[in-house]
Amino acid sequence: MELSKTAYVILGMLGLGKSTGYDIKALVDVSTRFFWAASYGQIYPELKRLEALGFIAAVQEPEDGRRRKAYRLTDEGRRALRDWLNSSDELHTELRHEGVLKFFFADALELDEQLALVRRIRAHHEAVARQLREIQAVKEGEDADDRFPGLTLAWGIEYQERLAEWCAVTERQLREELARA
Amino acid sequence: MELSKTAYVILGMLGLGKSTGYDIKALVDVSTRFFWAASYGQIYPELKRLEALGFIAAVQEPEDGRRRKAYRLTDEGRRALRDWLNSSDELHTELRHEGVLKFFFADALELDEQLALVRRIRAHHEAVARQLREIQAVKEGEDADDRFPGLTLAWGIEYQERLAEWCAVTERQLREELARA
DNA sequence: TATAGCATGTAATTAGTTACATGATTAA
DNA sequence: TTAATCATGTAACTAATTACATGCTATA
Repeated sequence: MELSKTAYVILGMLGLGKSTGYDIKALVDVSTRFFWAASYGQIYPELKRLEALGFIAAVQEPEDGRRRKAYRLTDEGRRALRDWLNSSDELHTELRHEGVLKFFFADALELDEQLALVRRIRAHHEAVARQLREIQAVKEGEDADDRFPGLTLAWGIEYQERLAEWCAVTERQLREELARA
Repeated sequence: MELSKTAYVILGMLGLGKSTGYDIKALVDVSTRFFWAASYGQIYPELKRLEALGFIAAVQEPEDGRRRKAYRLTDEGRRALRDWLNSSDELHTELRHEGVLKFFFADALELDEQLALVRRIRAHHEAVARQLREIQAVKEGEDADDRFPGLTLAWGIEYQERLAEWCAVTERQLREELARA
C-alpha cells in the first residue's frame, strides 16, 4: 500500500471541495468518523506528506487576515484517489464493539443483568442513530452537488437502527424467559 | 478505566474455561476477533499483568512434557469481569470500513465503476458471512454449556448478510440507472 | 471585552500488529 | 523424518488519540 487510508480520506475530502486541514477535520467529524476516524494528529502531517509527494498542492490565498493553508488536488492526486476507489485490493474492515464483546461473555451474568446489558446496547445504537438523524436534518437545508455522502448517511442511520432493532428482539426473548422463571 | 478491554477479553475467555494464552488466542481467532481482535503481542503481556494484579492465578500443571502456563480466574478476577459486564460506562464502539469510506467518495467515479465498487463490498460481506457459517458448522458438533457465544455468532452472520443485502439493493438501483443511460 | 470559533501544529502516549525466535510433541 | 500443531514470548514498528500551545477574528 503506497498511501495510508487517512491519506485517501484527505484526497477524497479535497475532491469534495474542502481545502484546509481544519475544514477536512470538521467534515470528517460529521461524516467519515462513523466508519473511518481521523484526528488533527494525522491530518496535518499527512497534508505535508501528500504535498511533498505531489498529490496535493498549496493554493496561494490572498493572505488577508487569518492565516490558513488551502490545498487542492493535483492531477496525480486525483488519479491516486480514483485508482484507490477502483482498486480490487482487500477492503480493510475492522470492528471494535464493546457491547457485542460483553454480550459474548454474558453467560457470566444473571438473566436480569443480561437483559439490562442488551438494553444498554440498544440505547447506545439509538443514541448514535439520533445523532446521525440530526446531522441529516442539518444537511437537508444545504443543496449538495454530491450524491454519495447522503446515501452513506442514510445507510448509517439504517445500520444503527437495525442494530437497535436486533437488541429489541433479543430483549423480548429475555423478558419472556424472565417472566417464565 | 482500570483495565484495558483486552484484559476483559482474557478474563472472559478464562471464564469460558480457556486456560492458556494459546487457547485464548485460538478462541479469539474464531470468535471475538470479528468485533474485538487481540494478538499474542497483547495477550501474553496482559496475562502477566493480570496475574500481578491478582485477577488471575497460575495453575500448577503436572509439567509432564510440553511447557504450558495455565491460568484460572481468582474471585477478584471474576468480580472484575462481572463488574465490567454490568457497568453502565459508555460502550466503546469503533468501525473502520474501507468499503463504506470508498462509497462515501464514490461521486468521483463513473456509474459503472460505482456499480463495481458496491459489488466488491458485497463480495466482501458475503465472504465473511461464509466464514462465519463455517465456524458455526464446526461448533454445531460440540455441545456447549454456554449460550451467548452461539447467539453472538448468529448475530454476526445476520449482520454480514444484511450488509450484503444492502449492497444488493444499491446495485439494483445503479444497474437501472446504467440501463436508462 | 470576552468568548466562541477559525486555524495550524506537535509531543507524548497508548494501542495494536507483525514478524520473528525458540522449542516441544504428535501424526502422517 | 518431516510437517503440522502446540506453546510462549518479545522487539520493532505502525497507527491513532489526547492534550496542549499558539494566535487570530467575528460577534454578543
